[in-house]
Amino acid sequence: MTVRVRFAPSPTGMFHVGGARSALQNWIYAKQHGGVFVLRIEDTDAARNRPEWTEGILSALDWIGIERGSYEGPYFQSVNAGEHRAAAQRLHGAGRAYYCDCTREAVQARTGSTYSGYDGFCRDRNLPAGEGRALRFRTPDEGETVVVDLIRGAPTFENRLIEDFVIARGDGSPVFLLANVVDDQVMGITHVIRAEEHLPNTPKQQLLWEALGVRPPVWAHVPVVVNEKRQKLSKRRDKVALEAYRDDGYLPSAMRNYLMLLGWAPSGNREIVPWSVIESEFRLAEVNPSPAFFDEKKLRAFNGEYLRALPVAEFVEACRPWLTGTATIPPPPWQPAEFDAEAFAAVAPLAQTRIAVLSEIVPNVDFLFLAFPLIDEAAWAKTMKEGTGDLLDATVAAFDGLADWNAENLKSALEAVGAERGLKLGKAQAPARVAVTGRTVGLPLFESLAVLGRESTLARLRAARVRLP
RNA sequence: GCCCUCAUCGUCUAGCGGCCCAGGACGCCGCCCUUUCAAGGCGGUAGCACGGGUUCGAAUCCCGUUGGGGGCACCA
Repeated sequence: MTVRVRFAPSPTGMFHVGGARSALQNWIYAKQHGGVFVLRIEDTDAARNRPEWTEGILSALDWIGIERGSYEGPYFQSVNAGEHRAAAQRLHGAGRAYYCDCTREAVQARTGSTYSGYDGFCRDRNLPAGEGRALRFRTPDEGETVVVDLIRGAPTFENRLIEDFVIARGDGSPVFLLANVVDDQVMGITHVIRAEEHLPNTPKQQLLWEALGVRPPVWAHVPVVVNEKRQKLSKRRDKVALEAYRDDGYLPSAMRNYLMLLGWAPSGNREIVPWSVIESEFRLAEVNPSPAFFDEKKLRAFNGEYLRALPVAEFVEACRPWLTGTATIPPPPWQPAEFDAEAFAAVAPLAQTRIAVLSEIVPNVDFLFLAFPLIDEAAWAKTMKEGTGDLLDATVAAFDGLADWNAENLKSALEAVGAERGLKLGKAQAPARVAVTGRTVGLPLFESLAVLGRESTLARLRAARVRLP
């Protein structure tokens, strides 16, 4: 039997981090078993699906490295509408489903205030099909439904507690539950790996599989990803769009590595490992059944490590979108013509150990490309105290007299200026740093000044001197 | 309300009856290095939810309690 694993995102514009993890797990599982990974978009109504949503899902899959061609699809649930209806009719013909004209209010009125499912009012009324009559699946009154789950063992559900649920609406259109099962059967799906939130629906689906005369698939319900309050990540509350992380400057390699560690760990006290190790060591059955918190701090730390591991040339290349701006990444504060690729390359190795996400490159290097630095007023107030005028004057004089403008000379010049005033280099460099970069922290100063150049450096120091009381 | 499910440091996890007075990572806190900030090095902080069993022996097995999460649509 060929393994066919089905992944099913919802048809919405953005792609969830939870979805990304699930996609990765599905993909690996299929690979490990020489099977096929199938992508199917969960829409029962083609009209409400928008092409750009699908494109969003696909580009997110591209980004985390599930290359197109390594999976089947995307298929759309709605293309099988004919089979869905036929299946509904088969179930009705076999007496496994019946028509019902109860409204929600009517059921509520009969069962009392606490709703506990449909009461079976129409079970034996033998209503013929008709406009406004929904088709309900007749659930067994006895026995139990055992869901065989790779991660959870065998959750068991009492059949009598499962209500007669709707499989087709009053207008004859199929409902998700049925459509989903029929599609899985049509596509020969053998494994369904999805989030834990679907577990309570699984016995219903499994009953449908059996009623349709097909052996159910193997299920695997992975735990949900939660926020700091331990609630399932929500698009409204939480930052969950994969695209947002991409635009902040997270590396796809770091993201996928981190995602796979939610609920699982590779052998040997390791966390940051090559993707090949994850692919060969990952075992779906070993996934921890309890929910995992999506910890952005740890993701950041991972990303920092991945960034530092990059060869400098690749790091420079990776920074480019934030240096120029793209459709989804805001442009930097300088004009495109002001950007100097050579200067950036010179300073890139210094920045590489100082940023954790790529977007942070901008405030580290903006002083190089702006005619005048963006002055952080808090930094100014903190650094430019009385007495700094003299220090700046001396710094200008010392720098101005330099024959060779390089980091080494700049450093010893300022060291000498500081020494005359009983200041350590750490203190002596502070005003110059604020004057030139506008900030109190940043890349190593002398190397930065060497790249910035004599003229610009001196102009900024003098401008700062004028601002001083 | 009903059903399902989960439970090791703050967080992600290792552990699958003795190797554990519980190991790693992130975070946090020190120290070292140092031109700021990082990076790096060294060290530290902190946990088996609770109560019963089973067993010579339990973080590991069983039961219960408590707490958390999810699901209960003519949505997907």
